[in-house]
Amino acid sequence: MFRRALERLSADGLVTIAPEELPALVEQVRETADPKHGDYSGTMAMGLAKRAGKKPRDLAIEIIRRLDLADLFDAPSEPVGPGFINLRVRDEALVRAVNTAVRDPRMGIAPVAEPETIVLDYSSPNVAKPMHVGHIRSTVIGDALAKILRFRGHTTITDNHLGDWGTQFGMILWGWKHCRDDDAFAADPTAELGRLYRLVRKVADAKPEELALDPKAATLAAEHPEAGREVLAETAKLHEGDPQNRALWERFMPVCRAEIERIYARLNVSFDHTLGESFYQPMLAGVVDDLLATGIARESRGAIGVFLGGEEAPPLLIRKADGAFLYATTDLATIRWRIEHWRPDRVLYVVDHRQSQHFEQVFATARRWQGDLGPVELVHVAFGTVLGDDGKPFKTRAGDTVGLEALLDEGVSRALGVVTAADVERGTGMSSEQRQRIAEGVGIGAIKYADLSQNRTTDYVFSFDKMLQLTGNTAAYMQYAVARVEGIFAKGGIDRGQVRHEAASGPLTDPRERALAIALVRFGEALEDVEADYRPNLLTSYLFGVAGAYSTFYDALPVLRAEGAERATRLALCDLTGRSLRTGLELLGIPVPERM
RNA sequence: GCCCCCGUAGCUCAGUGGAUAGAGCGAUGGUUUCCUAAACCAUAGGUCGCAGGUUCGAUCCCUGCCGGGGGUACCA
Repeated sequence: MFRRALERLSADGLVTIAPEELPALVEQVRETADPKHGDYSGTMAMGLAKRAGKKPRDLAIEIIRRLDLADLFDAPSEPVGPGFINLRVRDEALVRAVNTAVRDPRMGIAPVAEPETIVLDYSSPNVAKPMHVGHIRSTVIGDALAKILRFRGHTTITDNHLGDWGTQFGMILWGWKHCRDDDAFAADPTAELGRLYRLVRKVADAKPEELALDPKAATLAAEHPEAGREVLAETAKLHEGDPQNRALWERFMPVCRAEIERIYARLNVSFDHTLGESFYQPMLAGVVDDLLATGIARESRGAIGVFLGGEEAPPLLIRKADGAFLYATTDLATIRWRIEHWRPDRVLYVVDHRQSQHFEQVFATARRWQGDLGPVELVHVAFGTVLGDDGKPFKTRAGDTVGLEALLDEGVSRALGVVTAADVERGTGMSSEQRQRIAEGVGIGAIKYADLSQNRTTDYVFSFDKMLQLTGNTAAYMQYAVARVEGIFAKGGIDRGQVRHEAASGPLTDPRERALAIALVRFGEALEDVEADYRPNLLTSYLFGVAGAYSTFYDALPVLRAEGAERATRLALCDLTGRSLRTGLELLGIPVPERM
């Protein structure tokens, strides 16, 4: 619309606009911040005025004259302020859009025109370590992105690239050989392996300030001053195929897997594939040979690395002087394997931003190495670190990170308290199973939402209370809005199929109806924005806007007690709100209870 | 040293080359004969780290500085 107006403007000789400039100029049409300026606003007149040798206002008038608004927008009478062209969606057009959405199972959201195959690599915990609050970001963000991209129409392949072959196993092996507790392992193997990992990590790191807080670790560290080196040796032996270490690894793996699977089940997160580092282990030697043969890598100081930035920049090492491979080697092998087997257009790595340099190097190496395998886009979807109150990466005072399960338990337990209180107060008579099920959805949802609603690129300060909050901008707010929608249909004995068939007959008489309708028809835009920058928080803030518009609407306007066209319109808005919020929450991996 | 990220309300964080910079929590006041008050409405609270520059317009882009964090050859 604006595009054609600008083309005509150029054709009419008022200002010369090159075709390649058009997209950027059309981008200058955006949603208004304040409804009093209409729904959309174009600002290009101000920027073009100088070139046109006209006043911005006059140029805006020329643009308005050339706008072909069809029947979508009310005609703007004249520019506002220095040259804003403000457009208001015509009520009839808005009602039409709402009705299209109401009648469509996808709520009027068209799938992408050119679907791609997208591999998503997320969660990827080190299985020997207990999962802690820092692991939740990758898991939750990756799961949400996968669901959103799939809904958009892409083919997605999710892969949990487990850390099951690294130094952390060396730590457990060393711990097993030096300080295991057989009874504890028999009773609870997971807990014992977790204990060994935490203990040995301290011993191997041998940081005085940590040892000062842990006498047991201090004693061991004193007895084994070479522990750090010995841990690496255990790792190397595992990699070389040492029978004893290999047997222990085989024994530990199921235990570690069971541990993380329990948490995934709780989070309702699953993967199409779980190909850990160990899966690629047989290919690593080949990767190094290949890179050497092609001249991409070379030997240096006994190690083998890829020198991307000349001699000064640190190289990407793919084989250590002792012959062991590194995670860069595995990552390169993984890239090649995925390209060969899955033929993806894009591969997304949802990983902490501290690894951005690593990925830059790996991607650069991969591009050189796999140059003839076609244009695959490798993207590091980085996210910020979870910090403690002190602004440092999150730790408790004892130096151990907070366990993920404890967080989930606390979330559900707090939610149960609220559910129970509300049930008692309202006298709705829920069974304890119902309460528990709702609390599970609300509690876990709160934790996921707290992470998803944050801009993924920034670090954030972990707060137990904030993470588990159930009022304000939280998952519970959206879940509650859905429950109120469901409440209306249940109470009124309304057939939703009928509502969708009848749809809205308009007009939108109340500004609160209009605000809700405008919000609802923008769902597709929100999902588009999420994909553009891989930012789920754009969806959470969209949903918060919808739920807020609905809460205002709900509070002020009766639905069941309304009559005729008004009632039909409001029911349609309720139906669409409920489905939009439900779909949105499900795309974020957040459960949606029928009632609360 | 070099590279990357961050600095926005009391706290935690959104946000944008455009109009009066927002939300949640916290604070203060109000709303329930009415579809779920986990809600709604209102008020207070800001030198968008500092200084220059580009621009019709900068919190946003550029440069410098200050402050915080991260990475930086054989951990992942």
